[in-house]
Amino acid sequence: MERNTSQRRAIQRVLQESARPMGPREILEAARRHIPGIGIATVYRTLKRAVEEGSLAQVDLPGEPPRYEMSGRNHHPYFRCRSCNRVFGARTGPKVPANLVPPGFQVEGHALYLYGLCSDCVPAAN
Amino acid sequence: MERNTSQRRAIQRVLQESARPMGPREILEAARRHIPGIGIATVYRTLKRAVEEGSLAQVDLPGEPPRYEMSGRNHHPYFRCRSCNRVFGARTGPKVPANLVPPGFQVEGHALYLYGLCSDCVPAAN
DNA sequence: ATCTCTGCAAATGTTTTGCATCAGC
DNA sequence: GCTGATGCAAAACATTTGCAGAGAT
Repeated sequence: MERNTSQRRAIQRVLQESARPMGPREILEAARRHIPGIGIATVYRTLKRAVEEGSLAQVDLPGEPPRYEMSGRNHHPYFRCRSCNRVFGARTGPKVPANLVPPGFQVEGHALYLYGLCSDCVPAAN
Repeated sequence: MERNTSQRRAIQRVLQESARPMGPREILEAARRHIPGIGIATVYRTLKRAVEEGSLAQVDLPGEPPRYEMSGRNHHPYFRCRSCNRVFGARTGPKVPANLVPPGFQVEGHALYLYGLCSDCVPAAN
């Protein structure tokens, strides 16, 4: 049976309090503020389990290592800031593309990513 | 000055003859059919250089290691077959999404990926 | 002859795994 | 007290790099 350890609570709390998906290293460092001794292997193991079990969602962007967020926050499309590299959920209706893919191909789904500047990084604003 | 070695010719030829972007390992194995002794380090070095120099394009899909193709073939969107995992260029007009991203954000670009079954993998067809 | 490129092996960075110990139940 | 979870260190992978020798110009 699944055990409720302080490490898992710490990781869950970190992601609960984060407004955006985070990477394993980032999660480790944040979790260490609650549990200084926590190890990276535990973070990886916990993330993997939580994704399989469905409580966390893995967020993959092209050319980027995976990030993680609470499921239910799973946004689509995601927006990546070219300045700070942080990733945010965007919540835009996907507007599915025309099926003008190669003949004989069957489209079942799609993913859309946006790039630009987040509000913190827009130059003459904010 | 840049040298025209048999290894580079082999790698270029492999990608020239390929209808889809390929990964480093895949490229190595294909190139070995022309030059048995070629090493993986040479493949990585050659790909990196060619991308910087612009003759090859790096194709990144979410959660996937990079693939490479001749530039000019750079398709967008890309289509990935969920059965054989191969990636194909799709050549669909992007139909840019509405700018309903979070307020204060500046969208500069986007990327779209399609998933489904390629013509080789569609069940009762072909 | 020069100087870049290559192959090998070692280094790096990231993720996974084995194992003895720890701690939740 | 069981048994799953943890931390550490080692292993596994993918990619990069140092270096001496090979090959292109």
